[in-house]
Amino acid sequence: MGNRTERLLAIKEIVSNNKISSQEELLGILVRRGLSYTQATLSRDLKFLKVNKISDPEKGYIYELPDQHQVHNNEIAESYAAQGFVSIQFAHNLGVIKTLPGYAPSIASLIDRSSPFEIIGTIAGDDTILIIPHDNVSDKDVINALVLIIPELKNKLSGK
Amino acid sequence: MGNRTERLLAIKEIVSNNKISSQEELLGILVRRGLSYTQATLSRDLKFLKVNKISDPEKGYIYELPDQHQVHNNEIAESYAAQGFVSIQFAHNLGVIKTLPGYAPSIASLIDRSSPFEIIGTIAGDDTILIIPHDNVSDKDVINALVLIIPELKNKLSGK
DNA sequence: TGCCCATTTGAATAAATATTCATTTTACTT
DNA sequence: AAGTAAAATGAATATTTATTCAAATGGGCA
Repeated sequence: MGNRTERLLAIKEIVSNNKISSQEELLGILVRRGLSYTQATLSRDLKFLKVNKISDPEKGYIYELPDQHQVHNNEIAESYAAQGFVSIQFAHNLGVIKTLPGYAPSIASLIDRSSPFEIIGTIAGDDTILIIPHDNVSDKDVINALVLIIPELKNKLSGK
Repeated sequence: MGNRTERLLAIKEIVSNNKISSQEELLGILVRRGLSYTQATLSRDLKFLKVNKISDPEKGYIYELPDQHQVHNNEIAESYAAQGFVSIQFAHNLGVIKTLPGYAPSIASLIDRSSPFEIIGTIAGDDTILIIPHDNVSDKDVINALVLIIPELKNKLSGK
């Protein structure tokens, strides 16, 4: 099981940083990284991650993470979220986001709607959000997932 | 050739109003409408229209028009455009959009970036945009394409 | 009109992706 | 630890989508 998670994380990383136009191509990259498995599993993984296939002027069609899709649909909400974000810290594999007063519910809702697999759920107070990560997912993985949801976040993080 | 255009318009209409998850399914609907042709052509048409396939909770994956995708990416620009839009009229199969002073270039650029096949190109002055439609595309088809780019437009149009 | 070139299309096929079914692995429960 | 149910996986296969290649169609233009 630890391996599946590792694979899913690798897929997200590869798809978000490269223009991948077929499962075979993606499979090749994964194998070269030492993550060796089959097209059948990859097909399932992509469906699980809700990866889309969108038109690209260069490569015809390429895979795209749903978070990116979603996010683009919400530019306003997204920048609002970035504005209210104050900090994030981790303890015992739980994340705690501090926000400006009143911002927590809307930011948490944004995360919930995107529901990356790295995050099982969130609980929001007024200026604090508790992030419950998936097992075997590192703090850094969580942050990467959050950055995909709220790109501006990248500028607000220290040196993580 | 007239038939190809008719088909492309029908595909856009069907895809934007229904959750279509395979070419076979779409083909069935087209055939029922009297537009009879083959999967090979449909595959080409979808590629030409840059139709995406995105994750859907209900049907697994469904087709989505790129205009919708694009547009959502530009919520701010889009509402700005709607705000500046004043009217549209047609003569000799050319469209003339009147805007508030200074708005024409940005609205025209928004249309150009989305470049629906119904519109070959635009020319913008300060408060006027000339729309050059594709052959065999009706005034109404042009308006439908514009509404896909700028949804708020729908409220600003009389009874077209 | 008749010729030529480009575009469009279908049938067949290739390529890509999803699913079935059997097997293995994992995680619980006792 | 053994037993059991659920989840994950691969191999084979089915399904879906893209492409090849040949034929048909549609404009220009002499």
